[in-house]
Amino acid sequence: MPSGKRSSRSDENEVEASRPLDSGIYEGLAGVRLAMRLFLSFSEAAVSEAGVTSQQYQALLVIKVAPGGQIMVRDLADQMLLQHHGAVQLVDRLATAGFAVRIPSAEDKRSVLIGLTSEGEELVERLARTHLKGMLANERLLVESLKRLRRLSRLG
Amino acid sequence: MPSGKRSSRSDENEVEASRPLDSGIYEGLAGVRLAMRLFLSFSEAAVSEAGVTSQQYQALLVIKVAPGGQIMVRDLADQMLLQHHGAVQLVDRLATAGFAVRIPSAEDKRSVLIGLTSEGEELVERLARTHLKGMLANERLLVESLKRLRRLSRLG
DNA sequence: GAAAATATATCATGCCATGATATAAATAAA
DNA sequence: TTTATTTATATCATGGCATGATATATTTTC
Repeated sequence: MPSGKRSSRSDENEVEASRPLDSGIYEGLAGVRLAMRLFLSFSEAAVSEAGVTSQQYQALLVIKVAPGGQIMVRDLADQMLLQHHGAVQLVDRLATAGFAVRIPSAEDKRSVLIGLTSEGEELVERLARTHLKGMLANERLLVESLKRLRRLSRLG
Repeated sequence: MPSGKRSSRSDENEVEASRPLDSGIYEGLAGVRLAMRLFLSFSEAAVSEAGVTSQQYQALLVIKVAPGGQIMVRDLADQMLLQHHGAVQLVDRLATAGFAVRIPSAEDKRSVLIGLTSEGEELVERLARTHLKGMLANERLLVESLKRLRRLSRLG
């Protein structure tokens, strides 16, 4: 891990295009991604054991948190940074699995509200319960790798 | 965002199975995932513009960082938390795209070393350069959501 | 030399995510 | 009111991602 302050009076937060990158940058960038995967790995294991994927679990969480426990496909997509049709398919799979249901909206006949079935409710609660501690086990590493990245960016 | 300290003399770090979960937990769990997606979203955009996916870029980073700039499929898989055959396919796609090459190992005839082509080298350097600042823009949010999760876990 | 472990690879399968496109309903404009 | 636009949902085709099951060749161990 080479460090050593540079003479750099230059831009501070700028990465110069000419100078070769500090090799620590590559390690930092790779490290953050690894840390994120590690952070999520506990979750993925727990979740897949329960028969859903990470994305599906996140969708269940978003639905659970939505006001009234129901959410439009459009809003689900927004809150998961998906395209609408990505969310459609996600809901398809959740509905097929019996964790979510489509409820046609009365007010706006275009809209469909997504809600949790009792199985969905039960699942998301059970998973949330067992999740916290397991995920936090790798949280420190993630925070550290983020800090490291920030430090590297200051070096330019 | 309900908070309000509980009377909890109980376990501190334990989530009781009986009491309904603080609804903030669901929001915290959903929030971390959203923050991670946001954190990566800059990267995904930059990367896909360059014609590779997030995973492929990460693989390029891992190869770049490996001693000698070469890595065995097995080790690539380990460092990306993949199965070997997942890594095989990833390398297939990188090789097809012209960013990586397979080099049969001389010592161990079972092994194949993966290296970057000059296009791969050029790509990973260019991406790394433009990445840091963009990703760090959402870093604060991610760290905050992690802290929040930790706080919630202490509430039990 | 036989058995076990290691390294890579292929096949089939299913989820994830996008682009392109379509349909129906609500809203705005003419 | 008719037309045009926007909004919400959905389908189809495509390709990357990731796993389980399985196969082959090489190395190592006994």
